[in-house]
Amino acid sequence: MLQEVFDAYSFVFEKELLEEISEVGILKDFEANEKIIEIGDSVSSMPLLLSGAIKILREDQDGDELLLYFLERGDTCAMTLSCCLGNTKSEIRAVAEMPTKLIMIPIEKMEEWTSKYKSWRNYVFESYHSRLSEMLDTIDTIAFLNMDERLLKYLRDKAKINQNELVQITHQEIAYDLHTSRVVISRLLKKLELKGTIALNRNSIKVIDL
Amino acid sequence: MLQEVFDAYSFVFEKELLEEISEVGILKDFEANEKIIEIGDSVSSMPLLLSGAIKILREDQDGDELLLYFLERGDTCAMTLSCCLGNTKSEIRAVAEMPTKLIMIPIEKMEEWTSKYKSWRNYVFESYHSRLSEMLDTIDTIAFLNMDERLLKYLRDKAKINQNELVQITHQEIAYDLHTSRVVISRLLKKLELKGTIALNRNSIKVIDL
DNA sequence: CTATCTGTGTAACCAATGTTACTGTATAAG
DNA sequence: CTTATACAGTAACATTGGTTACACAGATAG
Repeated sequence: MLQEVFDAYSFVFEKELLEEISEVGILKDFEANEKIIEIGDSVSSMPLLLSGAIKILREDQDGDELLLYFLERGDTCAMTLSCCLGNTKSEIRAVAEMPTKLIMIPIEKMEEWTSKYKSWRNYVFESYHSRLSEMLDTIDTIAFLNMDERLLKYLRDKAKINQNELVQITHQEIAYDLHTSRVVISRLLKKLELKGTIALNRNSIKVIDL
Repeated sequence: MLQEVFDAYSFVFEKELLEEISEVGILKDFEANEKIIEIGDSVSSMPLLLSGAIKILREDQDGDELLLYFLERGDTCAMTLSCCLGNTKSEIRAVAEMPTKLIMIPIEKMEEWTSKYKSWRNYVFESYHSRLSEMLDTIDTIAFLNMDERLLKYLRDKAKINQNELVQITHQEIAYDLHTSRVVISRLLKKLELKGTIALNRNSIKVIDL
């Protein structure tokens, strides 16, 4: 059995299933900022996160982006799950947030394991549940918050995911994720700095007030 | 077996499961605009839509609303599905869009049928998939569209759900669903009328350009 | 019929956000 | 060192959407 699979999933799956995952799964490594899947790509396997983190993005016709949520160790991509039901094109883009290790499960196993392992069924249901909750949270954020609050939430999430209060990012990248312009972000960041919530530097932002 | 269950679900479930649903399910009727479930209510059964339509709403701390999506015959509430996994409080409000008939399934049956019926498993997966897609669509709408486009989309959805190009509604009600103010809606509706896309009347809007 | 209430139209103004343009500065490339 | 590039700061302005205030008309209650 692969050590990484055991580390990330031993609390979720029984030994037999962990063995199967280790056998049929294909390990994949991604560097930070490497693209994992693109909108419109066809999906033939389902990723389980072993380590690292990935961000899930949505894009409109004009190429405008929006960050939906992050996935971490122990998570899977519910969008990919959905693809096992016929619709096999990805609705989202996934990008590695940091060096990330995945294990890819052929989708044929989905059906088989769903009948065979109760723990697998529960995991799939819980994944759907988590993703729905995160989507709901995303909707709350963009519908009910102003840009300054969204920005602060973004920085906090980012700091948490990277386990580092110093967020390495440019204003332009933030602007892409929040679907706004660089100027707007610079303006709001400056306000937050004046309030003492953050400290600004070239290519990095330190989140002070958690 | 109940006729309504057969009508709405005979293409989805085998006869045996239809029988079980008819036996253990509790029929409920709702008038138009009647509240079906409120945010924070605990969920002890899962609704299957037999006829009519319901709208699903999200609310923030200040009581501001936002329409998420509509459910129709053959649909179920994925949020409720999620509740079978421990989190038993509703995250959303559901309101009958028209006279609506539901059959409520005790959540204990969920687990049982998931093991027993493949068609049930598929239905549950497909429901999650549909809801995720709809949430994604909702996010696209609020993130990428301006209010005039959102308004037009809203009117078209409404006309479709009610199978009537004459939408019976006030500007204030639209404003609640789209999380904006009545004045903004009146202003934009007038513009759409001038373009010939809709015709305005007291308490109703006719969608002309489909 | 008259008074009241509800729904709609509209102007004037304000706040938030998006856009354009230009500046300066740190870093990288030559 | 010099030049080019990427990043950030900021002013000025445009646009969208939210707020307040008031007028008016259709519906309804008395």
